[in-house]
Amino acid sequence: MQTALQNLEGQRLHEAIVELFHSQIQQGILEHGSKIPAERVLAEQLKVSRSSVREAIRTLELQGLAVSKPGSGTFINTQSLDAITTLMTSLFSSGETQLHDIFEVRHLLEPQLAALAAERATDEDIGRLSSILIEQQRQIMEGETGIDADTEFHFALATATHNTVLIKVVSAVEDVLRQSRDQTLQQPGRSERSLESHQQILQMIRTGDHIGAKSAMEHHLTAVEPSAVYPKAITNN
Amino acid sequence: MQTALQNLEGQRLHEAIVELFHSQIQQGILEHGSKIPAERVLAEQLKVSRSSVREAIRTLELQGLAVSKPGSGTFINTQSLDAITTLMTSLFSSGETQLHDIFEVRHLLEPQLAALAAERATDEDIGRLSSILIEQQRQIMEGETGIDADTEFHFALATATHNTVLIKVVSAVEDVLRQSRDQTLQQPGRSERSLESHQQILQMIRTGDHIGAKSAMEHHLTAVEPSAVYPKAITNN
DNA sequence: ATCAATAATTGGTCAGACCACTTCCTTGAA
DNA sequence: TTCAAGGAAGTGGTCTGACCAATTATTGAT
Repeated sequence: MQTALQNLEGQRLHEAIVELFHSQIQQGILEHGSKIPAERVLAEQLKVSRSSVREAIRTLELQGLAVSKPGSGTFINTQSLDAITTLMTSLFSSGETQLHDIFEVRHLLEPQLAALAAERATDEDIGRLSSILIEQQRQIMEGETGIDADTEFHFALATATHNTVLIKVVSAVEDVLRQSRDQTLQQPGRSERSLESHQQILQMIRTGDHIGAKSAMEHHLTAVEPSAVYPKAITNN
Repeated sequence: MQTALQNLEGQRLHEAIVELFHSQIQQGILEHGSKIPAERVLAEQLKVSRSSVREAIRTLELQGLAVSKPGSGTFINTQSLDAITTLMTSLFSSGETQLHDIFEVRHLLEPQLAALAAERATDEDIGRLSSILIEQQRQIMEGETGIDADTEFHFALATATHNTVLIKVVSAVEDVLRQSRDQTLQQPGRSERSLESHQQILQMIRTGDHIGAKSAMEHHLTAVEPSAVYPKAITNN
């Protein structure tokens, strides 16, 4: 039919099918509650095997975008947390999201996130945070930006709150942010300052000082925030 | 073999296989870089079909826990962010209700969201909020819970911040919450109290009082929060 | 010992089948 | 006419066996 399933360069077949559903959902062709064709029908329409269709549906299900009910069918779901974070990241990566908006959300979330972590972090959590900072220091000494360690630190902080919803929200935001963060961390001295404030935050968490952790995080965010002017030019790619 | 694949109660076969790998990874039997047996071998060992093995591997791959390379094999990966996420969430909340976690995130987000709305709401935003409250009042007078209007109010509040990222995050949390909120709002008097605090918040926004809006929202969340005791306080492992 | 040709292994896909469950419609009794 | 019982069709879940393309291991000639 019209479906195409184009550009198979290096891509697996079921992944192409997943992207087809993503675009149909984003275009509103498929909305919450929509029933998608039966696997056998879909296989015939797309001219692929039922196995490939099933693996694609498996993916959609894991992304929270579909729910399969034996005997009834498979239905689109866009109201789960997973579904929205999936669509969110796939939207952000394609469209232009204001860097400013993301940092505003971080300012809302992360200081309190640090406070929660200070109250609840286990020894294991603290150990994980420590090793991340050691890795960040190593990367910086080798001249790298330490951007991966930077992301990991905030993510590990979220896990230290032991709040699964918070983990998902933060990782979604961080994930989007990482793509557009390279430049801001490449300004001289900024990587070192980021590491310093990370260490301060970790120290507050070690001592269980949730107030100190909160303010340390606020200080950190202000330090790494893109300077005053918000260039809409996320000139990567 | 020793593998078991126990307790198939209502669970799909490939999901049981996924859990088996999860536990093996958590126990350290499988570590980063480990090569798992070939799909055909695995199917024979577990006494299942290769299809089920493949759907399980598909799941692991989407969770970031495995990487498949045609011709060589499938390898365990525990160093990606996704991998850590899934291991974490499968560790401490294996399926349990995240109601408490969701409200914690709301407590982090929404008071500051109300403050931002108070600073930035346009006349159009305020008009939208007003009509939502009128609708909520009508629903309550007719004996309904007004749950839809309740959700809409918080969503419109997010819209009033004019921060696209914040809108998406809040709507995600709200949508998930709505599903499990029906009963908690049916307790007598709770709907009325919810409406009252909504009106207070709106009044603060009208006058641009961001501090008042913030505290009014905190009061509101405490009022509608399920009085339930927290099931079991995150007893890790 | 080197290295090119060949065989075996492996993930990706395809085809067709059976089962358990759900949905819907026919059918027959009231 | 009404409606409940029963069966047929549809659907996801699983199984079996096969072929393809890419990778890896083996072989064999130099």
